[in-house]
Amino acid sequence: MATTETRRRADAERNIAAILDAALVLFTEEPQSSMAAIARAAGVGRVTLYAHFPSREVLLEAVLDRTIAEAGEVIRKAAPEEGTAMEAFQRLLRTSWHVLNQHRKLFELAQRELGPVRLRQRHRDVVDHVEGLLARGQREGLFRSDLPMNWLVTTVYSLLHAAAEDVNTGQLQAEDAADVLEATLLPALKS
Amino acid sequence: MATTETRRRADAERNIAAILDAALVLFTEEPQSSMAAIARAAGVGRVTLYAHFPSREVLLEAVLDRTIAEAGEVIRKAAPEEGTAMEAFQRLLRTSWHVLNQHRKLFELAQRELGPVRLRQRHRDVVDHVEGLLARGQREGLFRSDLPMNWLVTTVYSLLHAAAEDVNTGQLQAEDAADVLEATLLPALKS
DNA sequence: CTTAAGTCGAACATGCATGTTCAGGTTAGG
DNA sequence: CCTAACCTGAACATGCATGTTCGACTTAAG
Repeated sequence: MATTETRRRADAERNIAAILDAALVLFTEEPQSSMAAIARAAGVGRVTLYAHFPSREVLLEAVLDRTIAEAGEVIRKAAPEEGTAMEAFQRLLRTSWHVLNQHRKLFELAQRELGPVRLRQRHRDVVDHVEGLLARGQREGLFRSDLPMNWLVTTVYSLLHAAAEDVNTGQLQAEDAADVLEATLLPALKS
Repeated sequence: MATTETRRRADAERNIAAILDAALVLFTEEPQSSMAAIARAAGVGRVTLYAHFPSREVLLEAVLDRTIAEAGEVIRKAAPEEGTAMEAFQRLLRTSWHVLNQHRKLFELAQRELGPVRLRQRHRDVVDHVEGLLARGQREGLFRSDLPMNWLVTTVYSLLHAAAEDVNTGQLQAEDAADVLEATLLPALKS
């Protein structure tokens, strides 16, 4: 953050931000938006877009990274490690859901365009947070220890995303999701 | 099944089958396979493909219908409705996760290309099977009734998919999958 | 004020997929 | 064996998105 390799003009910086903003919106609203559409929405020439993001894939990754970083920050602030692992987990679940819910369409796109593997790689620190919490819960004797830790994380992760998908398709009300998730996950996880 | 509108030559019938076979494989392995690739894989001219399936969309629907029908048959045969809902459900779990794993990419594709609504319409009877079993479990007082039925179904399917994915990436042993799934799902579903 | 960084539209170059048409070659089936 | 159904490659017509290049215009920043 301190040393920027090539000194960028404030101008360029502004445009990059505008592009990322626009791309986030467009990717979310209309996943197959073209680069042209994104440039237009950002109030920027198509050439300028390519100057900053050499390909659609790079742009998507940038949007995703920025979004996940922000989300991680929100989660860390809203769901501290206080109390038992169970309590902390419940808080984590609710804030995670809230954040994921806002960006569920973006994740859907990323899953399809980048593949599940790379998507999950970019989640790494958020996922680690969950894993740490589950491990603490096991040490406290609150969470089960008879299944692989990886699987427990997968369970949480995949049900979160499943809930997002159900909301997308109108099968689940967004405001019910957190309760439903908690009611499903706690019995599945606790010892 | 009895009356074929236009009498088709055995020739054509064979090609149609070959196309559906090839399309299933290609759609599963590489979802964005072109019509040309599918024709090539089926050992058929591109024109012939279009003669039988006027558009990519029609072809995808045909493949989907056929696959779902076969999968439904397999599941129904291997997991009859005998015993308590709990027992039947356990059988269902053990027989169906492997089948679903093989076709999950196809479903993913269909969801994106056909939309979630039409996809759900087309595998209505398979979903109904699970749903019926869960409903029976509720009537028998074995499964919880405090969550939307749709969500219970989603929970089952998404964890099935997640297990398949974990097996694919080597995080979970294939022979453990059924046990792990059962150990996770039963606490989440039972009352 | 100067200049280098940045931006712009327009045009161009590909590449790729979807469909369609045609004229001739095969094959099934009665 | 005859004919209609069927298959075929090749060529064509579009359309669309991705990138790239160019020359000219703006603007930030020292």
